[in-house]
Amino acid sequence: MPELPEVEVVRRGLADHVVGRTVTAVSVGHPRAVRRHLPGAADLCGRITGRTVACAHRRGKYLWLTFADDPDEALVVHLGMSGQMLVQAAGVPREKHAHIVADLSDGSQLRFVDQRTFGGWALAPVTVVEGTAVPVPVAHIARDPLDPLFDAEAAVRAIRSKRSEIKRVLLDQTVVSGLGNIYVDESLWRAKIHGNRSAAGLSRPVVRSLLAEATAVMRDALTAGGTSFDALYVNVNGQSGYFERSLNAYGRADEPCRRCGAPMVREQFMNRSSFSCPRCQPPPRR
DNA sequence: CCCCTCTCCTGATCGC
DNA sequence: TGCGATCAGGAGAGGG
Repeated sequence: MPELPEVEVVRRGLADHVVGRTVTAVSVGHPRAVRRHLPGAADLCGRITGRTVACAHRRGKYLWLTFADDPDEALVVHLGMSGQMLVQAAGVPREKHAHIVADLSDGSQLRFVDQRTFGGWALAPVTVVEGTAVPVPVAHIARDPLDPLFDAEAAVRAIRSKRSEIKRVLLDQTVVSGLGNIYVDESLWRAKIHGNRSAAGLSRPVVRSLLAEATAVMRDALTAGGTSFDALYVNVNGQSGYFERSLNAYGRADEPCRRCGAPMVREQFMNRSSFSCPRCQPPPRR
């Protein structure tokens, strides 16, 4: 389940193995993978073919490639739940869920593989938001904590302005981007905050420390190469991440809290699983 | 405008 | 052995 660290690992892989190559052909095997490109698959293939990749960008969980001939258009990639960007030799058998395959000028192929088809590719114009060029589909996404221009105090204000539970707010990509269910639970555990507490009810110092923990957990995960739970997530070369051994909250129901030893609990929240320590992270009174 | 629920999808796993 | 139910969750549409 790719969140910011995993997506950044993919971006680096694209920077190393795709930037500088020219797309010589593209084929789309599953129309759902390009559903956000409204003019359709043929249009997307036609407009990418012949172009040279200039740069690989990321904000939060969104990736985009820009091309050497036109900085005002980008290929926006979202990995969704299970998307992979694989660079393979052309002779390697096509994966079962390889929905888009782009032939590159060095003889390799860039393949978009996505079992659950929540992700996809789309071409979009680039616009400028707060001094930074981003594709239009990314314009509403907030800066992530690893962005050099991330404004932590502005993020603290944005979080505390929400009349909703803190976990819901952290998952809202328009407030702070990059966090998904796993790293939100890890951040809340590190900061000793229950996800059902009101965002507006948290003090400024508490929200500051929560943001600092979120930043730290994502940096740590990035250092370790991204989290992986199964073969659904692999980086651009097909290598799995290995950060899962370091998780303190996610997936640890009934196991002892690594801080206090109390059995961790699993609760349902927003139709998803939440993991927390009942002692370190007391739930709010209702 | 803000908040929240629902829906899309496939494969692994479990109980009967 | 087979089959239906359940679970995994990012993000946008649409409802209140």
